[in-house]
Amino acid sequence: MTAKRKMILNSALQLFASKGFDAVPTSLIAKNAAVSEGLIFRHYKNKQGLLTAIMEVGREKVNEGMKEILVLEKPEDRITAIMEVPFHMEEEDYPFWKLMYSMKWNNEVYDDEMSKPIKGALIDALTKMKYLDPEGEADLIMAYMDGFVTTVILKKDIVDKERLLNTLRKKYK
Amino acid sequence: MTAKRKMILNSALQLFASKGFDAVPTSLIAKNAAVSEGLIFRHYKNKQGLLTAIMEVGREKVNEGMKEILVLEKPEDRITAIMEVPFHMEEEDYPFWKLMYSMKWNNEVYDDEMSKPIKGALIDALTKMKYLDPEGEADLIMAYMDGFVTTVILKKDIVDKERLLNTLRKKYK
Amino acid sequence: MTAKRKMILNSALQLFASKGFDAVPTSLIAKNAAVSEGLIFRHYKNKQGLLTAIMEVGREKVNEGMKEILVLEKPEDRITAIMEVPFHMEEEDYPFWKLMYSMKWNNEVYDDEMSKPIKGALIDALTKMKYLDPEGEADLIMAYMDGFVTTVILKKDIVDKERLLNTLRKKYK
Amino acid sequence: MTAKRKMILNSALQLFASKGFDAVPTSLIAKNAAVSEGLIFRHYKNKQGLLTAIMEVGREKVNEGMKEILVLEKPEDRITAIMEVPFHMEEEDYPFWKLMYSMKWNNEVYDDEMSKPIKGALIDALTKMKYLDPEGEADLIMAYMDGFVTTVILKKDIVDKERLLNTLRKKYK
DNA sequence: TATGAATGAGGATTCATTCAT
DNA sequence: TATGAATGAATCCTCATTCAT
Repeated sequence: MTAKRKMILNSALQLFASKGFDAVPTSLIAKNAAVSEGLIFRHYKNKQGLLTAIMEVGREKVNEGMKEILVLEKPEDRITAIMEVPFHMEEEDYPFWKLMYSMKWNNEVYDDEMSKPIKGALIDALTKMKYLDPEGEADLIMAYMDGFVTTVILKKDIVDKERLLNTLRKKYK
Repeated sequence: MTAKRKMILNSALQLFASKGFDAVPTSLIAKNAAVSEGLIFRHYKNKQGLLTAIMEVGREKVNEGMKEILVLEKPEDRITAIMEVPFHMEEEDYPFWKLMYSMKWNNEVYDDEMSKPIKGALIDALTKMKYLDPEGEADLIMAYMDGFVTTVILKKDIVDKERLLNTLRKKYK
Repeated sequence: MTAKRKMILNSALQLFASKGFDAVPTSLIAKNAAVSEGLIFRHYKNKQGLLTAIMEVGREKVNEGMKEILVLEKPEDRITAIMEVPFHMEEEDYPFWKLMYSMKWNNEVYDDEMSKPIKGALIDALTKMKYLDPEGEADLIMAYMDGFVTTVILKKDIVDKERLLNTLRKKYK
Repeated sequence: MTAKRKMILNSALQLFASKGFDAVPTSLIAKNAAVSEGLIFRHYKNKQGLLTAIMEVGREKVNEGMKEILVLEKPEDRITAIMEVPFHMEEEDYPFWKLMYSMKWNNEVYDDEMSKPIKGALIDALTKMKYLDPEGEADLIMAYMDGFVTTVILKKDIVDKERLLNTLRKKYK
């Protein structure tokens, strides 16, 4: 991937994340990437293709991170690790996550794909722990997680992430 | 408010909620409202003004709902009531909430205004209950709530709201 | 003519004169006349018709003024009177004249109609005074007049009308 | 300046001059320039910006022409030269001048800028010629000039420019 | 007469995308 | 690969005009 291509991808990510896909003109992406507008369309089929490429990069990163978690043997550890994911996201990945969630809220149909394996891992662990309703429990944890992501990313200037995590830990200890 | 005006407001709400503000042309709003496009701008200064009007209507409804909760005397009842708000939203209000959250994710700066009184009510109740860190606890509950709203609205075809609520209730009982 | 009708006419005149016919929306005319927009079209066929009505009123006033001049017996007096017309326009008629000239400059073909009788009167007087080229002289005076109108109306805050007139008088005395 | 850009500028000038700025849709400008409407806005910020660009080009031409006149040593020559400017305008510049004057008549406040240096040059020359009231004389000449421009441009099919000039010359010889 | 809601054609402007270089 | 001129469809919005009351 050339430097300019990378610039485009990153510029688009930042802008999509902060304003939303539909509110960002390709001209602005080009400008912020210090690149001609035409170049975007040499590298990507169209604006949508650019978004897809961004999501692809993100998805790989996420899978990468997931591997580390799925390696954990003890179900308790795994669940804890999953539940705390929102608190351990790297700040440089916030734009990706913001974009990700922004897309969810702007679509007519909800796209499961990325959360499915996580939910699967949860059910798996909860089952091992003999929970009566592993799926229900998993859904609750997933819901918590959505809330944590929302808080950590959107309210990062308002809510103290560390304190929130500590309060949370005291609960399920 | 005339019938057509109401149609515009509602048509816009549905569309903004399902596709996102920036993805909805005023021509489509007009079409769905069975109204001429020009009429939109006779009633609202511009597209943004239409959005503002929608939010205003929603805000009033929310305040209305809040009053019922703040009336509860026992802190425990009040907290429970607040935390369960996402589960008791009326389905006809989903579009408003979806729009509300979609806006949050698409803005560069987070807008507190609507959640502040809720957080205040929580802190108040938690203080009465002698919690050591009422604000931390409040933030956690607020985070939960964001997660519940996200789940109830976005995953309404995937996750069973009632089961989720039951699972939740078992936890804090 | 009803009061409201008069208001419309006057409001339109003021606005047309200050911004130009094409730059003035009927909505603004209505607003400035404290009248509903629909009323304009009850009284006048359309925007153009409103303009026509304004011009008609003006034309009558002009003809009125001309009569006083054409009554002058001595050719010298008549010429002087004509040439000084721009300096004796009443200030309340400035908007009409401004509109009049603005229309001239915005049209593809020049409309003679109003100036013809004046030019005729000039030629008549100049002929009596045995000028060799009465039409040429008349055209020159007409040109002067256009210049005086332009100056008196457009530069009314910059050029002192009285001093200008005095300077002029010294010339042809 | 690319060919198409020049076409836009020229097309706009012709149209603005003949119908007036507000009466000309950008679509027509584009059509007459055999160019897409969008191109106008890639080259000029907006319709107003296009007008400004036209005026800028004109202003330069005017300054160019003024230089030749200010070079004249003898005050009499200079005054004569200035006063005759309207008669020596090139026909291809008529649209610019028409637009220029049309703008003056359509604005609420009169814009001096372009005439100031001319008036200055006049006062200077008249002072050297020991006129008692150089500014008054200058204003009169400026008024004449406005009249000549008006006549030469608006009445070009009605009044014979050469004859008018001759008649004028006989006066101040 | 008078209002003001409503229309729809048209206006300026934006934007994703293409193309020649 | 990279540019930047160019396009044309679409977008938001305005405006003259009509119509029901």
